Amino acid sequence: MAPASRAPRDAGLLLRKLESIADLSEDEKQAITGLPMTVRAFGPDTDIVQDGERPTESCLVLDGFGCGYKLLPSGKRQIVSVFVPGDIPDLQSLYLGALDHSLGTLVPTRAAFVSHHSLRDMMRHHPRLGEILWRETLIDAAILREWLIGIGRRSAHARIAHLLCELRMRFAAVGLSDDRRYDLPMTQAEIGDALGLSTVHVNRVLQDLRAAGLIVLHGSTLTIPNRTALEHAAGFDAAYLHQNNAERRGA
Amino acid sequence: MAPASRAPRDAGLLLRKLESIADLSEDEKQAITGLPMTVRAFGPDTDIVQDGERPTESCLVLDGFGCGYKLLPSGKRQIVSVFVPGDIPDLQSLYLGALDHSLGTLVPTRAAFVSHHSLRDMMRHHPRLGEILWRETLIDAAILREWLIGIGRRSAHARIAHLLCELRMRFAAVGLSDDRRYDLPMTQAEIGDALGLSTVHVNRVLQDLRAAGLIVLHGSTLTIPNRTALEHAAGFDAAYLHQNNAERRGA
DNA sequence: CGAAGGCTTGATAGACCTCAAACACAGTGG
DNA sequence: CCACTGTGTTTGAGGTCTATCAAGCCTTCG
Repeated sequence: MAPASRAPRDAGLLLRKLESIADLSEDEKQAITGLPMTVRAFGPDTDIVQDGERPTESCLVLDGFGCGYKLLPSGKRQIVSVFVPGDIPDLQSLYLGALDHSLGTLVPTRAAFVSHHSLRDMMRHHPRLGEILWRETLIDAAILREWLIGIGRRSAHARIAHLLCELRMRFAAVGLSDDRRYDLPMTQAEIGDALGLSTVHVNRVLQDLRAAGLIVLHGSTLTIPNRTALEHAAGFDAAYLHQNNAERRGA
Repeated sequence: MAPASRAPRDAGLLLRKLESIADLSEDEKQAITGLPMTVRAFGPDTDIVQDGERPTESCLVLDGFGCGYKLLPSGKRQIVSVFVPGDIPDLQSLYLGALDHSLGTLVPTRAAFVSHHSLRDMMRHHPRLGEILWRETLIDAAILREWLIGIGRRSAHARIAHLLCELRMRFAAVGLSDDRRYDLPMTQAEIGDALGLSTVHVNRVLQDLRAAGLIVLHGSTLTIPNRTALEHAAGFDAAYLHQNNAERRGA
């Protein structure tokens, strides 16, 4: 790892992310590329920060895939969020003190860490960047709401289809998927932990979806032959991702 | 309704709310009490703002009780949040454009509306107030996570007990409950919509909880004879409400 | 007094879980 | 090269939680 040499490139990812939300001035861009970052690499199934910790820095995911989760006394696990490259999964620690859940990788992942101090400093001088980060946390909450709706009121079939649609969309936004294919980075057990289902049931529902021709699964490569059909089965409406602002404005 | 005469008192509630999070300077207090607000009253089961709207103002709940919810094509409803006096349920619209769910009352409710413009203006001059509001939205997200965990991995009994614990805590924070008693403002159907359960099952579980002596329900008055017992049954840990900062700091 | 909404009860069905075991595949080491 | 291990997937059987349908009851309120 050579953090120093990587920092500029990594800030570029953050830059691209924030620019997809709003246009940035030169000043603001420089403030971002000037942020002191250190890159750390994590193996698969490794905690990045743990429930109860009080982090003094937040991280930007550079590559890989991971999730936020909480372990219950019963030993069960609930995954409450997933993060893809470009996401900033623990922004909440900036203002909330102790973390109320853990953050861990699911596959090997690299992340760039920025101290809360630097972030606060940046936002003090560039309030609009603060607003953009705030907006990020609001989108995370919107995704959370959609998950809640799914677990509360959708069938297992729709829930799984919905997750697959969401992942496709989020991967596509960072160039990790075309319209119909991506690498599914979760095991069936992990899908179950995210959707409140047992591994066995996830397996059976996936088989149903395959039999219905809604998905094709070769190894970890997921193909969606008919996107509309899958989204229909899922009751998927991408509005909650609040993702299209850049395109809508014609970027 | 005489908005003009009510405004000062209503700003007081907001003031108390924000002061429970952080100490405020005289300047900041004046900025808050100076916010132009208009008060509106709503009957029970009335929408305040609807899914898809683009509000230009946010509201502060003065009294009453309501929820955020979304209707599914199937006709089912999922309640994704509840709000009590002092809450600011649609702060997200400040930065997220179109609302991705509806906000409605469950009982008669009064709310004070402040334009996004005024809020942005206030935050521009008092960045720390913006941080406090940001923090509010982060707490809402933390509550959402806990709901997700409940619906995903807790039994119906624990889920219902958990909701009752959360409501007790949140009502107590605004003086609407002592340690053991409060007015439950939700019907059994609404509890079901919040927790992803059918009305019938909610009814049966409530009977179980009563039979177990964990709760006493006379009309809409809920009494909790043994708080520890109920919280244990619920797997309730209040940390996620991030509510104790004021007390911890000795306020 | 009738109507409406909420609560309660019974019966039945289905979605999903748990337990248990077998299978497939990749990586490891002898 | 081949057992060997570990992780992930698949299958089967049985059980339970929770939903659905349908009806009756109670309280409130006009």
